[in-house]
Amino acid sequence: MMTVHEVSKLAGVSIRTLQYYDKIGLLHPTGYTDAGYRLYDDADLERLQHILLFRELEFPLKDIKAIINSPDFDRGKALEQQIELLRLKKEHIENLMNFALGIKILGVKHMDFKAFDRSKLDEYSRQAKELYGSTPEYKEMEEKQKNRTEEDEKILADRFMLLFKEAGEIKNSDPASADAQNLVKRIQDYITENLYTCTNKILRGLGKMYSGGGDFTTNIDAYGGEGTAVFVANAIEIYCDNAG
Amino acid sequence: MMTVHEVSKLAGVSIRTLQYYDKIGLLHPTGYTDAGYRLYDDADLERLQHILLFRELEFPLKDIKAIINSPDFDRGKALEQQIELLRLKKEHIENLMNFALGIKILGVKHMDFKAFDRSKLDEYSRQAKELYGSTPEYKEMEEKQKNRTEEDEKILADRFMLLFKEAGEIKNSDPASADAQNLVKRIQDYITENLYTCTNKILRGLGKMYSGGGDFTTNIDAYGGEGTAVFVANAIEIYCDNAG
DNA sequence: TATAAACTATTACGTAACGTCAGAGTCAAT
DNA sequence: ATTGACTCTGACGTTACGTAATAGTTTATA
Repeated sequence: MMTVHEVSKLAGVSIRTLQYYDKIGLLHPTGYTDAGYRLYDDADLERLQHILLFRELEFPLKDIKAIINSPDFDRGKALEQQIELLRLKKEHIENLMNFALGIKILGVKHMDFKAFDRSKLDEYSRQAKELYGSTPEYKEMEEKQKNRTEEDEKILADRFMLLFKEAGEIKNSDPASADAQNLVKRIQDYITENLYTCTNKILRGLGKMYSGGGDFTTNIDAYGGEGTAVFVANAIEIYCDNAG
Repeated sequence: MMTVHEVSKLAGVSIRTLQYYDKIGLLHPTGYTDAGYRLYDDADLERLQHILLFRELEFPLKDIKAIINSPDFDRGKALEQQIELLRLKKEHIENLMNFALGIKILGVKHMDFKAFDRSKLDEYSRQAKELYGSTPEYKEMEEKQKNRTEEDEKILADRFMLLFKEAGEIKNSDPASADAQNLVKRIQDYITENLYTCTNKILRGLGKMYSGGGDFTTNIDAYGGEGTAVFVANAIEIYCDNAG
């Protein structure tokens, strides 16, 4: 059980924000002390993670609340949407970068505002919200394909983990070896095909998370045996350096 | 001279926003009709572009006003900062994507909020703001290196344009030729080295802008002769297709 | 030339997501 | 017992607009 102060520090949100989220019913702590002090547990933190992700995507808190409290709220689906939205946001930023380059270097004078267009982004987030406030008919339709996606998801995760199992088998060899490097490429490809374009830079970021000693490390090692995460991280480093 | 309606349509901001920006002195139109209707010219639109860029970067309007109205406001420098900030924002989003992947696929359970950390971004934008509200001493120091950067900038732009001059010379050859493809690579490298990491995806976006028929096209053709922009755009397409 | 249709202006009020006090109770340690 | 650190709950302020409401303006058409 954590106090507001601790959660605030850990998650990087202000105490006032936590109090506010409690007030509007977005994130109630699991308990209160006799004096009325808020006490948060791990499940609350998990909720907070989702809230913050949606917040980064500029969802109004009201909508976030509706989504998270929805009876058919599905973590996996939500994360998928979030990833897709992040992808769109990244694209938006890339457009802006090109736009800025245009007026800086090429001296574009006549007025072009296409780069500021957010319709794609807004369209998708509108859809994401609709999913959770929908009519019974719509829900039924959704329900059917939900099972499909749920299964798909398991398969998705399992196949990803298989890659780490493979890594475990060669974790004592050279991370620069052809086998290891090939595995890295397959990890990258797998992410790109199933989730989002995994550039070398992103891959490098992933590598750091793997070897960081946190839960990533633990989970990967659970599949491949101790040292797997660090081994993969090393292989990724080498891979990215060479691709450089 | 454009009316509010026209500017609103073109730039994708609401009329109310334009009226508001006028009211708070962020963007006064150059003129008014006898009836008090706002009239905007191209310079106003240019200002609006900068405003929108800063707004995308989450600068408060007050700060944007201070920056834009500053006597030592420097378009080029501002754009450079904006690009750097966009780069940081992109990185931030990539971190979030990896984070989302972590909890989705790897089942990271224990709580990690590092991905939400905005300190780097905030730090840089703080610095950017400081530049324009700084003490005389600081300003003097800045002034000295301003000349340097101003010169650098000219050189930067000139060298970039030289690439298009080169493109002009081969614009009647095959865009898939080794020469053309090599030129594309040099354009990409130039941007990456001097401005921001220009991935193939970004490059593809640039290509589209080049051939879009707008000012990009005009400006490039001014350096390489008619058809240069489209030629480069074609070469970029081929280049990116081959790179996968 | 009258008059509708479309545009614009200003004023006023509403909203979202907090930040910032202010006043008061709580807890841990000295 | 008191100090310092922490927490609570209002109440009000703020930013960047959206949303009417009311009124004047311009353009097109009958």
